[in-house]
Amino acid sequence: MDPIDKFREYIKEKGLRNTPERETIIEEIFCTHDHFDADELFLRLRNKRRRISKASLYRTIPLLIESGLIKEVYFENGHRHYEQIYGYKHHCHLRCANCGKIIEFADDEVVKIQERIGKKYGFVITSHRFELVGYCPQCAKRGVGRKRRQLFTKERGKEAR
Amino acid sequence: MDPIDKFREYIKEKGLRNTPERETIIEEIFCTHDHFDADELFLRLRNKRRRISKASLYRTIPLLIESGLIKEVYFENGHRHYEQIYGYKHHCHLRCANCGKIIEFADDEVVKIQERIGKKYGFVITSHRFELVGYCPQCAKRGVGRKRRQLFTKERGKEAR
DNA sequence: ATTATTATTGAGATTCATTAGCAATAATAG
DNA sequence: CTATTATTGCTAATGAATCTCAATAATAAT
Repeated sequence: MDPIDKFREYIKEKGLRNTPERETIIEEIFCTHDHFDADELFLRLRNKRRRISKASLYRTIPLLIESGLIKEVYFENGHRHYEQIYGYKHHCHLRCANCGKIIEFADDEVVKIQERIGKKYGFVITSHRFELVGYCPQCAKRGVGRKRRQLFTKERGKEAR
Repeated sequence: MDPIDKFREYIKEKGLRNTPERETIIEEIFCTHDHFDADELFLRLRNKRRRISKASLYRTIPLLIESGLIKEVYFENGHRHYEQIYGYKHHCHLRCANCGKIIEFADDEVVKIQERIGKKYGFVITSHRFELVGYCPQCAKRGVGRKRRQLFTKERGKEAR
């Protein structure tokens, strides 16, 4: 099923109303598999002359999460980052602490741990977040991270663009 | 070694200066094993008549992270949450999406996955974050989460206090 | 299709966590 | 003890995310 249809289903079930703005947002998110944040998404839309207000964008995000189209993947540089999950098999992230490169991986053991721990503590587990952080082959080779890494330093103004 | 001594070591190594404010902050953090956020910590200090400015507190947090005393555990309700890691064995978190209860658990498989994935992609892995989210026995029994869960709704004003 | 109801939009104001600027203070080296 | 300069505390600034409110538009009912 199309993400937009999936969303329509959710909207109907909840007694909400669908709008072109919301569908435009979904289209934009699903035209690539990249991770995104609110501001990036806003700019992507604006570059395509689709003027959606930031308020609407922020208001739509929780709906997309609840309908199972996207999820929040991590919080970094002072804001939330999301990725689509609808239509993609579940995966975890491996991230380079130096260059920011992200690799998606899947490992069957993760689910087994989840089941084991859930049973042990009597929890009904609905989701997990597993992120590995380290240095990618290139950055590790250059010896980055041995000396000084930048923690907590909010980079200003999206240099790489 | 005492957390404060550990911090002094770090300060010396970095050529920084130690201050009573910083030691007061460390003392307060390590007098209990509770998770905390910046504002909670500020209030705990104020209740004990230790007046540290918020600016200093925020400036100290990255130092505590870099020196290995604490780490950021999750981002929720619009702000960061931390926990001490120095002197405690590594663990992961199991969190109830309804009541917020947090259980710390350890599972040997987590490290094995980390090693396996690191080797597979040539990464030097330095840390991981593994969080399971679901419903605790009590909340699951009451059927919470089947109907409507509150996502993204920032609760105002720390009700439970 | 027309109308009534009310969810949604957009623009701007607001909130709140976090950071930055600056003058005064105090930690360290010499 | 003095000089250097990191650190503090205050306040202002920033920026993500939320809220307000009047105007608009999606749906249901006619």
